[in-house]
Amino acid sequence: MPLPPLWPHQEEAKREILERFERGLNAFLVMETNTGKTRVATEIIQEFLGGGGTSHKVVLFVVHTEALLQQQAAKLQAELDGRTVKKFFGGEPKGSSEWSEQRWTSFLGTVDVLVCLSESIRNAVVDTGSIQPSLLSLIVLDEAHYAGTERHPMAVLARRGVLERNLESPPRILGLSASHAGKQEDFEKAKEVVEKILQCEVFTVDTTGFSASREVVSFKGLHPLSATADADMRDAEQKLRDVWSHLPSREDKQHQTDRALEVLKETGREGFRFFFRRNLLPHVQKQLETRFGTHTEIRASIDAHLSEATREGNAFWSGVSMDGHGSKFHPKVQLLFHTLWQAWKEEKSGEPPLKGVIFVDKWEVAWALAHICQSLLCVFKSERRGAGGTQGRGSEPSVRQSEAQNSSAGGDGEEGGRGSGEQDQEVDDTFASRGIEASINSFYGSSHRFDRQVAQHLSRSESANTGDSSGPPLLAAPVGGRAKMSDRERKSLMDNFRSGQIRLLVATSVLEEGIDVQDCTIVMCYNRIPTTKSFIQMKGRVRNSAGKVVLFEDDAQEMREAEERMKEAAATAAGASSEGRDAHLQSVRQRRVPGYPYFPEGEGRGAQLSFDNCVKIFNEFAQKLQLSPPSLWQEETTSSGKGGIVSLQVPTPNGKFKVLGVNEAVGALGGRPLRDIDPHTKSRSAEEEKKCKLTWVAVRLLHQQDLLEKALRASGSAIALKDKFEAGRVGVLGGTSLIGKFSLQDILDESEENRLLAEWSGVSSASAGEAESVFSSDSQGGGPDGEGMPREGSREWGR
DNA sequence: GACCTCGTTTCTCGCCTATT
DNA sequence: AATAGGCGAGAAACGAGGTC
Repeated sequence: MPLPPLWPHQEEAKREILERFERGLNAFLVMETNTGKTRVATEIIQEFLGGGGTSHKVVLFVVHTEALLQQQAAKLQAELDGRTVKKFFGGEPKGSSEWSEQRWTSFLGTVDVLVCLSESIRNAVVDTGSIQPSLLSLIVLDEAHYAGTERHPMAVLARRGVLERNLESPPRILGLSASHAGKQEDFEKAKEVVEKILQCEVFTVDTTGFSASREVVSFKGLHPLSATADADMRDAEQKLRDVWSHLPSREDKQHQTDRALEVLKETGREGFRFFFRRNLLPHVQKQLETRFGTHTEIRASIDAHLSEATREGNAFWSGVSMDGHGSKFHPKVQLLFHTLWQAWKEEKSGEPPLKGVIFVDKWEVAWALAHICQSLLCVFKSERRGAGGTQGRGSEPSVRQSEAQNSSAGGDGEEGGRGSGEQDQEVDDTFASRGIEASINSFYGSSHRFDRQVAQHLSRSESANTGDSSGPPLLAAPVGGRAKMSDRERKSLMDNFRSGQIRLLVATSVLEEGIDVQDCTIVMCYNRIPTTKSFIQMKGRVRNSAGKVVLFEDDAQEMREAEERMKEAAATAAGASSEGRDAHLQSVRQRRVPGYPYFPEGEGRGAQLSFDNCVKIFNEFAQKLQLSPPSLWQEETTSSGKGGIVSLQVPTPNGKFKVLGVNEAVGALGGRPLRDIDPHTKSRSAEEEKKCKLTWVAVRLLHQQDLLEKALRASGSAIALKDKFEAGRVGVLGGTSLIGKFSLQDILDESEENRLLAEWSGVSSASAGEAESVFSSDSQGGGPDGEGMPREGSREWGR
């Protein structure tokens, strides 16, 4: 089946890409979501596949999640009729992780386009080197803004796999994304970085008039909390502590409290109650049973404890309201009710059926909100049935009715900071300017009505503990990443969503990118949107031109402006004068690709090995080795009550410990006062000086003994420290601003350092004085100082 | 489960300025 | 002259995501 012709903007994109390739540059196309990026890519791929000459070369299409891989592979196969498209990720093709170079070469001989996961392909091209880049003609990076950070597999693949190898005819790189910036909101800078990494030119094409003009509404600042909200939260925290009183682990207590409060804060009382009953209590019960067993009498006492907790909690929580109007829900939830109700009404008038995604920050909130929405949609359904065939105008009387109710109940002046009239006006304007008829009264009124109904529905499903299968059909569901649900569960939810059975998904950022939902009519962002990129991506989930984007915390205007700035930044090069453009191309070509580990040149930043940092690393280390006490410091208490550091215990490769005395450690730094080292230190106390020196020496020794690398494989700070040591850019200063202007050489010269390290690792005889047991390797036994018994602090802790 | 990245939030430190 | 407090930068913690 022939493909439809390209749209003008796609033609332009294609032309621009090929032109850059001709000039020896790579290309990064910024094009809005849903304007046919993939189609442009297939056009380019066709060019590269050519007529199948003597030397067969392969096109890589790199994506960053498996879900996206499946989706794009299917799309490419459909558009590249007659070509062989294969997939490469994790376990597919079978055994490929152990394939030799020959095996890969022969496999690639059978492939035209290989759709692969960035992680997997980086491994094959860069780490094991089993795929030769010379076999590749083109590398397409999907969602290429990821390549804007050095360490991302896409960036590593491009840099180490291709750009740094000085190949005769290197494969071209084509980046595709709706936004060239990731977290960076300085778009010019983001552009520079990604251009440097990919040796490419970022450009964009104008899709105005083609892309769907989605309506963007924001409710920023329209949901004031009640005056007592803060106090309520604090009381709730106290109540929760009682409930957890029997939980085995202190950390768990804190964690569960935080989860619960987050739900209370973000959804209000009813969402919280539901979460408490259906999510937290089962967790507590499980924990208690794990700890105490499941004997009948124990179970009975656990049950008693939990139901008592529930009773008490209920008595307390029923008084909590997060808005100034006595609502059972958070003001944001009320807005959500209203928004969904509008969408639900529109559906009846021939619009596409309501199908939406709500993005939230935290899984707990997603979970609670999804259950609230489930109840809300059930209420809508029954409303519709109740309205019979009367064209769905059943809402009107109840709105009026609740308006009346509101005016009688709303007189208690709990309107928050602003006058209610001003607020009304603001909401009116917001709604009116978007063509949504509503007023604050009908809004609060109608939501109050839903309030009651939804709360009733929720409490019914709250007590229906087992009968899920016989309950109403699933209309709304939470979606989370791997940690929260299995791939299978998520896939099944997505399938049901596509088929229209599930009408609403409440998702964490897992759905932000890539996932194709053809006919989403509404996307809502419940929390603040972290970046412009997120905004663009979320917006992109609305594929329907009649669709709507609703922001609960962000200003739509602001977001749109940011988006425009992003586009402008992407367009600068393409629109510049020809000389400016040539100069730009030149500068892009000349930019050096930084190596790794990356330390900026010149005034660049080095590492920080501050006192605190040292202690953290050191304690982390101790924790990993399950040392007790966790801190390796020995402090002395003097008569004045002031503690001073007297020694430090350092683990050795044979599992023993050495005690370093202060004098030794200070001696190890050449006896130089710290003030000489750090000219900006004003008033560091004597103990701090000692601590600092001690820790520095200790961490040095750990490194020397290869212990950081071995024992702390998992520790980010230790790895970072190792890199920094090796790069020789560690300062021993306390502050942050000065870090990087010093290297080890600023503190010790090399010979001195070597002498000290040799001394300290027990090779030469230890310095005199009160050298306790020696930092000994196995062969050195008790150490040269003859003191057979290490002093108390150095007894073998450890396991 | 171990071990990664990414982005946000929080904390600390030093600089700078305004105030006492 | 000393000190308090605001500001900005860097680093780590945290909680999302991910792979193997």
